[in-house]
Amino acid sequence: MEHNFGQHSVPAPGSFDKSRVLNIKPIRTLVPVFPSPSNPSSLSNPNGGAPFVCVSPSGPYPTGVEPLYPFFVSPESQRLSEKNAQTPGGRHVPTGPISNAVPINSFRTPTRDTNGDVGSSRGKNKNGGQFTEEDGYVEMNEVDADDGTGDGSHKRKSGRQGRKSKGAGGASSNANPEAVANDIFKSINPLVFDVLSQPDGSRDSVTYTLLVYEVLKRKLGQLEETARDIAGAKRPDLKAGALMLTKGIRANSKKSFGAVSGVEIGDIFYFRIELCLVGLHAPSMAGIDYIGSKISQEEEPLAVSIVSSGGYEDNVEDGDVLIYTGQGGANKEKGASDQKLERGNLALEKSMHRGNDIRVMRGLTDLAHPTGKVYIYDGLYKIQNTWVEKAKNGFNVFKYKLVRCPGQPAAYMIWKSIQQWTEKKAPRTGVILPDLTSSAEKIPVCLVNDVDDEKGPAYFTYSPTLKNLKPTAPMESFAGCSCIGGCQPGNHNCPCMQKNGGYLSYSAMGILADLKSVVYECGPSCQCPPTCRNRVSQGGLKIRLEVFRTKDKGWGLRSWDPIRAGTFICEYAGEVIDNARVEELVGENEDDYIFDSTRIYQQLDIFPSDTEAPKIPSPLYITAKNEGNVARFMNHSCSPNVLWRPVVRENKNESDLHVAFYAIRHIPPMMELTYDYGTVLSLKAGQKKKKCSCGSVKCRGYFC
DNA sequence: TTTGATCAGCTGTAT
DNA sequence: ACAGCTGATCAAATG
Repeated sequence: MEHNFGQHSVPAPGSFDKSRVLNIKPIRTLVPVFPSPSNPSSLSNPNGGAPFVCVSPSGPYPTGVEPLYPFFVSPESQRLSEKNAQTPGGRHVPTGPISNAVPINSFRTPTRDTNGDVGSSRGKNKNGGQFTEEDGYVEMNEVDADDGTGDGSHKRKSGRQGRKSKGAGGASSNANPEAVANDIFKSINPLVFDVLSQPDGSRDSVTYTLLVYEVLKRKLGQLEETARDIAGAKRPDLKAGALMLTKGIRANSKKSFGAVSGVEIGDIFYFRIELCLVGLHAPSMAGIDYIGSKISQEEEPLAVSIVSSGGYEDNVEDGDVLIYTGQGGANKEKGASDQKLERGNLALEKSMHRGNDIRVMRGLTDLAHPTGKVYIYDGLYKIQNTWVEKAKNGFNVFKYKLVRCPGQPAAYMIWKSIQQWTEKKAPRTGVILPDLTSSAEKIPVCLVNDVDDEKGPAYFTYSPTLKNLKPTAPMESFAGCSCIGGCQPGNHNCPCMQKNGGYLSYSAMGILADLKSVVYECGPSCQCPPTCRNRVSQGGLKIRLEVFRTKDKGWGLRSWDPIRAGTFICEYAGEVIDNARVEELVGENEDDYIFDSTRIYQQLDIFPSDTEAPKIPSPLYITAKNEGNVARFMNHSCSPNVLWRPVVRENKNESDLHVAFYAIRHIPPMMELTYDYGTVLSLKAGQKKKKCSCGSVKCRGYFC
């Protein structure tokens, strides 16, 4: 960690160590209490099935329920966290009692309705019978989700945990989003909560938080399409965020200056609420986050972070400088006015004098989806200057000049470089081949080496598709759908959608909606057009990829474009072979490019039911040794950012099974794409384990 | 739309 | 008088 403030920093004699002072704030509101689970009866489900018993800490508690927080810290994990707090040098970092934490002021306590409200609100929603029908679809999907575990532990607890909302006549107490959230939360590996409950965030806590958020948001998005009248489903992103915050599934809930543990410079985000969930920037919309704002007191408000949405950008082409416009002066009803030196503006002003670091998020329009934005965490800046300016509308606005602290890894600069390459203003250095695919793909994939003298990978034929020379008959005959205009959400008659549990596999943006083990796409026997939303993996490459020379892993794959979690990246092309041929190739030591669906792997350790290999109609082996696409260059990692899913395309006459790769999380440009190769159940004759050099903390040491 | 900051008002306790 | 909590209001601008 480069910006290690606090405990270790020794102030120079006579100097005033500001960071030391800035890092500590008095408690202003409720601090979470983490009872030890020493009394097992206090858990409503000892197996960790229901970690979220939500009770107001002040009571009263229903019978059998004791004051519990959403997650607990077991004595073991507490010891673990203390151990983990040892620095590599062996120095012990005191983790400190939890009461030293500075919770974000509005850290909310989970609530639970204890009165008889439940029945009435449900009854209200059920009238008319329409809800019952939708409810049926929810149930169907739950059955599907339960598929992995097989046991009946996922019984839905009909929504008791409605967040009280003012007004709206209780309409928002509709159980569905909460019920969906509870089901997802319940399926989370309990160990995750140990990680999340540690006062100091970690990379894992950030990763887990964002992963749960993704799963929940996409599920709510699916719901919204089929049942638009569900309260809170209009904005699945906000609803998912709100549910996470209420349940305390977040990282770094205390607001602090400087670096945020577990968040790395260059990390990208697609929703403002994500910044809140990981502790980068608390306000869901406002651009300036600050603390301590008692104006009249001697205590000064100080800014901790800003989000530059790019709207005001004053064309400073230097990527290390940002001109930021203050907030306010744009009231919708009262019209425009001068900005005032208060709130965020005042905090920035004070921060300039104090010289504290400001976290900066750069917002850009997402080129893949121009309606959306992508936010880049660009590290720490200092405010160098401020002035007042007349805006175009004639009113005064505050301007702040921020300069990036030196010595930080490039983040926003990478984006600027790529933009230059795209606009041909600057050449990509080290290009060996401008298009590795020889136009076999719709967009070029360049081959780059700016590391050593290697001139390129061994010869192979680029083929964007999967070749199955001996196709077998499908396990069940299927006629396909007849959605002439493309499959539409809510069409209960579409057989392809029914196969996916009543929903479309992909969102309107082409994001994989569900982590279920098999994706059923439309195929040759369907009547929908190639543009159908349920054919995402058939459209070829959409992301600008490059094959590049890694430092120690041969050739690898990465992207010029940012990749949003759930995005389809590519399929594994090559030649389908049978088990006998696999054994032959292994014997000849020619198994480097074999994709083997029967390997055991752990795709997402956050959902225990997901640790098994996906259930595939039949084992699938693909060799890309002589013929293949970009996927053959993707390296293994024990902490991957990409996963694969079996994709079945509807085809009457033959089995049409493919392997498709999707982003697990948001992947910044130029970050290597990796997936977990998994491990074979038993080594074949002549097969040996390959040493892994992924460098991850969780590295297993080998793969094969 | 939601969140977080702020303010006004309330309550019980200490002075 | 004061701390601490609760509910109402406000500002911010997202997707």
